[in-house]
Amino acid sequence: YSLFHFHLRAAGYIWPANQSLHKRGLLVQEQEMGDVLRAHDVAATADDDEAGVWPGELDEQLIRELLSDDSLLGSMAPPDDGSERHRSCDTGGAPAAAPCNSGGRTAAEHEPLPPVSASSMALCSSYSGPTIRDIEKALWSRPYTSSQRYGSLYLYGALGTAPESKHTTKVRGCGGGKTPMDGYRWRKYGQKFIKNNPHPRSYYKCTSARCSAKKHVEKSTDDPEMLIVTYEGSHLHGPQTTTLPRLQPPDAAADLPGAAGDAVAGPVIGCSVRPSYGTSSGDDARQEGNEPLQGRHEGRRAHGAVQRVTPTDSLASSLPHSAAAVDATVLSSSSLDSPWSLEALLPVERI
DNA sequence: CGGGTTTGACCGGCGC
DNA sequence: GCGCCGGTCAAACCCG
Repeated sequence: YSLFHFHLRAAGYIWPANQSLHKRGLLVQEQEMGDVLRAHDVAATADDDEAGVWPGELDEQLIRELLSDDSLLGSMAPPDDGSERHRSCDTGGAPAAAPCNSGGRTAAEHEPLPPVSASSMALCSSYSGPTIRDIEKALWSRPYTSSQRYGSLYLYGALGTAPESKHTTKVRGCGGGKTPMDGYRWRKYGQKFIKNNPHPRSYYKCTSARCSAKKHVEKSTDDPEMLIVTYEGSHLHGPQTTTLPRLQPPDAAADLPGAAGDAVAGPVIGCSVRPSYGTSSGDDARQEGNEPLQGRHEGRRAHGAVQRVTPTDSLASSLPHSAAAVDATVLSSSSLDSPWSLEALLPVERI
């Protein structure tokens, strides 16, 4: 995001606000790097339209230019061996790899890289997250309009008019059924076994007052690693990031003092690695092995241990499009030294 | 003590 | 009307 933003600013572009937003009298104002986009309800004027509209052709061209600029991030791109997907959050893989953010890169991917610019190095010296290819693939992974491409969840949230009020995505869990964070805080309010699924479905509400966003998460019957996340409603606020744990590999998070619990300025993305009350909690190891009480809530089905699904999920709630989710999270990510996982970020499958 | 989860109870929609 | 099922409520509980 920082690189994108930097170049957009350098090129004199105004951060895109899609036309529909302007038609609705909304104008996107950019803030300092690292801030999230905010949608402000302002009176629509002709000037607004002229200044803020992001022409589709320009949109396409600019992004292609940026994505094709290998001097920026291209050097970090791993060989496109077609296997870079489905690695980031796999469990039980690559013991030395950070399970949820570094993508479990192979040794080959860490071979000496061609020289890069000083600015790129400065920005990305510790970068081990998704490559420009990842972003490119993510952005083009499924059809959507250019206006949707830059529509952030923030904007949808501000509008309160997500194109779909309810949508389901399928994401890969981050080890042990963990789900990646999405920048929002969720409170679990129920769990229930659903017919024809041995795994319980967990119900979450957004913790923000007056926000009606909800989601429920359940493991796929086919692949327990896959989580079926259904979002309902729209957020009426921005990402709730102030108490989110900084994204770190579990080991690193455990080793770094305060790493998991420290507040961060911007949204973090990826898998939650530490459970914590008072934050957007992740899997809670203390529940491991507990047997759920078999009440009516669980459909009187005797089944295995309670599995708590990370309340912070992989996708931008109220966003029906994976690409929009990428926008919402990647573009609002303020620190490149916190590598994220597109694997964790993207829905693998839209249902 | 605040904020989170757990879980039995409750409710409404739907099919028969 | 009845039963099943999914979704929600709320008291109890947990934890930092």
